[in-house]
Amino acid sequence: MKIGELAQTAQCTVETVRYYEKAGLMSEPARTAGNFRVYGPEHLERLRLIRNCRALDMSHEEIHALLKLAGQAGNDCGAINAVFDQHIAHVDTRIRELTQLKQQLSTLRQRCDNDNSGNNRGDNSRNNAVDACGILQGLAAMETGEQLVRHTHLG
Amino acid sequence: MKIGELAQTAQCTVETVRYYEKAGLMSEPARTAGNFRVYGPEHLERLRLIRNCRALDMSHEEIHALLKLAGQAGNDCGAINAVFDQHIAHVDTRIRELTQLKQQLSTLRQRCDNDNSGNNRGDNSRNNAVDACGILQGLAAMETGEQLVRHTHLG
DNA sequence: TACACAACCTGAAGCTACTATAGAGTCAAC
DNA sequence: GTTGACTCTATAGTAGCTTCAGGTTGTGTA
Repeated sequence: MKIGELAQTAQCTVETVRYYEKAGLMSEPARTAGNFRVYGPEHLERLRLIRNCRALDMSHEEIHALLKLAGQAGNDCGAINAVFDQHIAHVDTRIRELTQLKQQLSTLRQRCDNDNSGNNRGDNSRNNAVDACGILQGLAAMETGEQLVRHTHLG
Repeated sequence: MKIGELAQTAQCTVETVRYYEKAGLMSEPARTAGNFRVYGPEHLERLRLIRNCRALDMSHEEIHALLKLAGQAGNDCGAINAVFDQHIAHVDTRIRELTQLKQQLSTLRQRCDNDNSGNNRGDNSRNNAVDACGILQGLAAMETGEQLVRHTHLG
């Protein structure tokens, strides 16, 4: 089959397939006399695997490692499990980070409503003036420092 | 103060500060006769605010909106709350996505141990051969399709 | 005054995982 | 022979920086 059919079957774009080839995840296929790429079922299987890994948010590096290990038929799958476990750990880390983040954000957000409920209008249906905004004040006062280091490839 | 001191005080690199200037988040500061950037306390305050927003994983676009709104002293802070609420929603979405992901990953991971426990060694302390690996089989069999669309700016 | 060295400057390239565009070539059907 | 769908390569753009090259400025010491 040609690249269009391959891409459609694997639910991705033609450009993505070509990109995977350049990135070394897909091997270079045979070509027709007119220089069109020709793929067999084994390419489809590999592309499906790659796409599924990506759907699980694995990085190209992780996928590359997995594919390499999968190709070594003699070995047992301990190393594959290790790659997988590490990825699960990444996801876990990121969930914890984001959960903590949400806590911070919610606390900040409440500052605005709380400040606001103390206004002399007797309700909190209206908002503060910008320079009295609890969120902005909170953002200015935060001491976060070096929290911006990425611990995983997950954004 | 010069850029090095500014960066150190705000706990970021000199390059980041210059990048924020080019990105339009920091305004262009005055220069010395020798073309060095000179910053005042107001620049530090703004940089701190930006870094804190980034620590909360806000995008440059969100930060830009926030800074613009913060500069309009006459307005109330309803619009600021809206930007913030939207960002909280982003974080929430991403947490849900990753939680679901982790579920899928854990299920896949168990397939290997389960398959393995059925081997005729009577334990699961050893691993399967690669071509019998439950993870790889699971990855090949998954039907994920179009799950790779990003719903937030959080990776 | 001379020199070393730290800090600064600009501009460009690199990172991830693609997406989009331009401009040209191939192929099947009519 | 011509239309139109498909393919090809190469290049640039996305976010949010980091790194590098090559040059200039400022400061401390001999």
